[in-house]
Amino acid sequence: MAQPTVPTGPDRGDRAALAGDAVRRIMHIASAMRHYQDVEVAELGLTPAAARALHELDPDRPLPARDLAEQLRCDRSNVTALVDKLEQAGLVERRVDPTDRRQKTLVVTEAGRRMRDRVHQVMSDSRLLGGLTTDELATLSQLVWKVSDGGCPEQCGGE
Amino acid sequence: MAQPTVPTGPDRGDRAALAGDAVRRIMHIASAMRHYQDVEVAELGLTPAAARALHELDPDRPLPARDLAEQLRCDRSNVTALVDKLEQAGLVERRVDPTDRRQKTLVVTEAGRRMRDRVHQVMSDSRLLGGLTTDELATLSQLVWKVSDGGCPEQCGGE
DNA sequence: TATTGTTATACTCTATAACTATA
DNA sequence: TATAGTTATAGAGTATAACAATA
Repeated sequence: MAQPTVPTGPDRGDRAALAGDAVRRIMHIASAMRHYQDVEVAELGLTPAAARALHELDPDRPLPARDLAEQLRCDRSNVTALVDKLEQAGLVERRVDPTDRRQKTLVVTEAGRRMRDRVHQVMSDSRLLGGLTTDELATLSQLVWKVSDGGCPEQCGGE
Repeated sequence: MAQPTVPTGPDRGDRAALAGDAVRRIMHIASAMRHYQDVEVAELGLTPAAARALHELDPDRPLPARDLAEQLRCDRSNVTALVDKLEQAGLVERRVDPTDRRQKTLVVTEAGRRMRDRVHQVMSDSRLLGGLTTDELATLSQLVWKVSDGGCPEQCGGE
């Protein structure tokens, strides 16, 4: 309660309460972060979903649309409109896979690569973590690494 | 790098990279949490937004719709449909404020109070944090407390 | 027959603008 | 005139189902 780093913390000792509180605050922080990201990404001329799609694509490893849908955890049918936007903006190209002509491979263009870098910067905007000391930041980073590595029961691709 | 709790952590020493990595992983974790929450809340018969609205309401302190919109950080116009759903489900009542007949106060019903408790449980579901030790959980909790307390430049209501 | 991408469709969420009834 | 809630509307995100081309 009166610890130096935490002005008004949750009740220690009850793991469930502690975890629940952490979850709600993580969601709160993430919501604020998303808010910022959406605004900044709009300034780049992208909708949030299109930006996330571009961000998921690896410029050095073209991907079939099917896999992008999987990475975005959404239905294939949605990827069509998303890639339409990115293609119209000259950021991505669709190429028919010669091996399997059903598949269309998504290739990030040069402009797409530059835009993706900018999107990556936005997605990494850490202004909300500015109140942490570098040590605290390192600790937080370690903990979220551990959570995203091991804590996902089902589908958790990991970057 | 080879610390016991972190198998493959980010590059230490560069604060910006550390922070960016933490942000992206927080977003990733939050996305997975939201996914779970949306599914569980749907099983309660609520849409995600309606559940969040009910969750924001304090059963012991009725609120004008205006303030709910502010807490949800969305436009007033959206609150109408949200409260319509909650009222239809018998979870919330609208009462005209006698002091200012323009205002409608949102009162959580008895059924609403029970449903809100269940929503709160869902919103506190910490299965994704299951991989952390209790000590790590306490540390994480302290850190997210610190972030959500101090790290919000603008509108950050806090619970 | 199964799969990839697409289309059509519907529902939800959210913002803007115009309206009403109060103040 | 200003404000609270509402309505109408539009854009974005996402899911389901049906379809064409390909395997």
